[in-house]
Amino acid sequence: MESNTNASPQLESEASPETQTSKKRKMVEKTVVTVRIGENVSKLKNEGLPSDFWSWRKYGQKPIKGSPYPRGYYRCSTSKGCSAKKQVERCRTDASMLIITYTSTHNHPGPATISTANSTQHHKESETETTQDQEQIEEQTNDKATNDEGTNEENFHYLQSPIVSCTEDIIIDQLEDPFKLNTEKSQGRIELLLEEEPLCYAQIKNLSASNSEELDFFDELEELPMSSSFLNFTRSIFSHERIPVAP
DNA sequence: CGCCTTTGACCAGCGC
DNA sequence: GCGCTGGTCAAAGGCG
Repeated sequence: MESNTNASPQLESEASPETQTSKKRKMVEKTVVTVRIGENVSKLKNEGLPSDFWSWRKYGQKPIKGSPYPRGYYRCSTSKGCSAKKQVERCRTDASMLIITYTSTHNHPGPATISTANSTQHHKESETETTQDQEQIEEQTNDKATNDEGTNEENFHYLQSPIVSCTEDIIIDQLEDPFKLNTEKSQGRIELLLEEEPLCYAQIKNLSASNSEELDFFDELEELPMSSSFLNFTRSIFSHERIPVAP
């Protein structure tokens, strides 16, 4: 159902994000990431929600049709005026997968930005927290490599957004062979992917516009602020699927 | 005391 | 136009 990516039915059937006509539910920047949670759930806040560098305040929770798990609505509480939000829900087919949808972006530097900015060991701060996560991610990727028709198939559903046509091959690439992360080519591409903050609508538009401009597109994105903290966050916690979703 | 979570109510978009 | 659903608000209570 549409609830997973929170994409409207129109979106799923319409490759052009320009079809956004309504005010409230559509014109929103969203980035969907999936997070594998596991035995370390108990160590994480919010029912296994990985703690990132911002503090989030829950402002709502709703049962989602078609999913046995409710969706939680969080708002950034690091800064008062920050409009960043995220929605957290569990994958209905795999309770160990969290689907986090980021909406809007932080309009303030993240707490980790400072420490990562003046440190070349950009993982240092989150290392203690995420070491086990990383181990688990390795497990996940291993899992995906060996379970392509299992959970991977389900994950694949989340990658079906028509908007991510050009990143899709990257993601699928990872899914098919996560160990390609070690190759120069894939590493570069994935790092480009991960180094970005959530994609905005216009960026997604560019993204779907041209595969050949993929790298240029990401290069442009690198100019955006606060990517480093998000990079650390995604690198250390998230599994490799990262799906920019236009509203 | 301040911040957070929980939860029911309300509002608005969307499909039929 | 109506009903369903998703998203947000706000009050109440809990915790450090």
